[in-house]
Amino acid sequence: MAPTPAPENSALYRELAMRLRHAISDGTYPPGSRLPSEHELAQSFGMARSTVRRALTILGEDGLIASHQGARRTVLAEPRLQSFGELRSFSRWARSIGEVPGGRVDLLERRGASAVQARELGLAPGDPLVYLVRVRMLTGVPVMIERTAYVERAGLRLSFIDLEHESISDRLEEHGIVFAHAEHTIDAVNASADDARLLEIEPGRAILRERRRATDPQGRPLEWSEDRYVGDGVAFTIRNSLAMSPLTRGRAVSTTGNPP
Amino acid sequence: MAPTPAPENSALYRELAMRLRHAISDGTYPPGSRLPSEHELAQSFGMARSTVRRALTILGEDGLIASHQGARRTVLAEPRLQSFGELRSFSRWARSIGEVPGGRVDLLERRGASAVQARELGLAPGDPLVYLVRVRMLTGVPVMIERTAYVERAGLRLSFIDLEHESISDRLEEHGIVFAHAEHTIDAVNASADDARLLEIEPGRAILRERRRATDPQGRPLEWSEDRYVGDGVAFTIRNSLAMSPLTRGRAVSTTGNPP
DNA sequence: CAGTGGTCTAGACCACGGC
DNA sequence: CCGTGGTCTAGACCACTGA
Repeated sequence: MAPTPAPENSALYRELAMRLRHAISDGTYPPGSRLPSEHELAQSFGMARSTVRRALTILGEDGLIASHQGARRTVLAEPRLQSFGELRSFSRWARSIGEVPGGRVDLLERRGASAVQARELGLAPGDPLVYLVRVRMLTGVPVMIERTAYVERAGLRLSFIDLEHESISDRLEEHGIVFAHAEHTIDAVNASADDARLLEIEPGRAILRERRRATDPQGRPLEWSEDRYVGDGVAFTIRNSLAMSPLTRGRAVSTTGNPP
Repeated sequence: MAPTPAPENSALYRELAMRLRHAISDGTYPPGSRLPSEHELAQSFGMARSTVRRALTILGEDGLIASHQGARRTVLAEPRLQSFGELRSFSRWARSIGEVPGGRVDLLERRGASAVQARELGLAPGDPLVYLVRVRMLTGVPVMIERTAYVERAGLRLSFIDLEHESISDRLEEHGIVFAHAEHTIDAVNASADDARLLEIEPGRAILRERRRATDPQGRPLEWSEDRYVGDGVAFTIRNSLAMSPLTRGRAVSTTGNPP
């Protein structure tokens, strides 16, 4: 019995989920093997079965294990750590893969909301917002153009941030602005002349476009962004299962949302 | 109290989740409004609080509601129905949006696994598999090229299916072959001459590429597919939240996986 | 402060798996 | 057949919200 190392942040089921995740990474339960039964886990960790189940549910949602009535759970894959924060924040993501995040501000201004921006942020057209265009780099190589509209509440803090080197997400969270939900729409477009110049590629090259609306924990919109990635530099990965599929395929109706 | 309409397929919490979903769609709880408390729901539906919570958890995972300790849950968005089956199966998806799915078989043969296919399907290079190339259409308009490698167990059934009109997924499930987990990788590439010919577009146009590995409930690989969508015809959407993010951003290392 | 969601327990019954 | 996971209940305590 290892002495509980970090009783710091809480929740028994999170603790157990974390331990099991580690146990899968470090080869205790390699892919293809079977996990101990719920009863055994409950016994050895001294918690109720329902608490164990809750931990196991998390691993299932991450696509790490499969379960079938009557048989023990099977390990499917090794965990890929990537938190919500790493997904929303380019800086955090870059650091997590061992790259140095960089950014060059192309434009930062207070302006009136366009029709699309107003709709996505729940504002009226013309309402003030903060618009930021940045070229993002991995260790010096440009890989993405980010065009983001922030609601004023969040955007006005940007003036105090070193946009070329600091993480906007980190600094905004220090000011109590927390990104909690996001909806991403992903499609492909050809690089415009503008895109090509900023990303240092030939016009027409395939671009992976991500449009993203992020809200605070109460569901109030905080930002609406259109990010354009160099097509062969970055990919998105989704795991899903019968019981749960956050990924949706839809028709690309609006080719709107282009930067004004 | 509406008389329980369909007691057919079971699970109280699913039932309740479905009802709440409908209640959100039909305006009973519009976005921005607050849901009844867990206690009230438990009371009025005659179930335990934990069962109610389980139903609410599902809506939360779908990004429909937000919750915070101490306050009632907030409705964030209207549901977009799309099941796992609709995501994996082009036919089901097409029908769900009111289009007529179509397909033209370009190639169907038994062949040996390439290095990539072998790795993704857990086979040895050269092991037999079934390879299928189809152009998929929505009401006559080609929108996607599908290049799929099936493990023999699944692929051999294909001979008995009318590939131009029937749904492979539907027919395979009738034979007890169930797709339960999938991992999708999405990036952007330029259309090759081949792509352009099959999709009736100009070469070089941006293509949304989805590479997908699907497994059965036990985690055994069933298919590995590379699908290429016309860039401006289709988009993928993901919702995620702080607690749960199945979407991952990664570097596109392997530009492998091209059709042999 | 009362109400609400977040966590956890202890136990029950069932359907299915595999020996 | 027993062990397993899937579902459900009844109740407990706590941390936080909001009037």
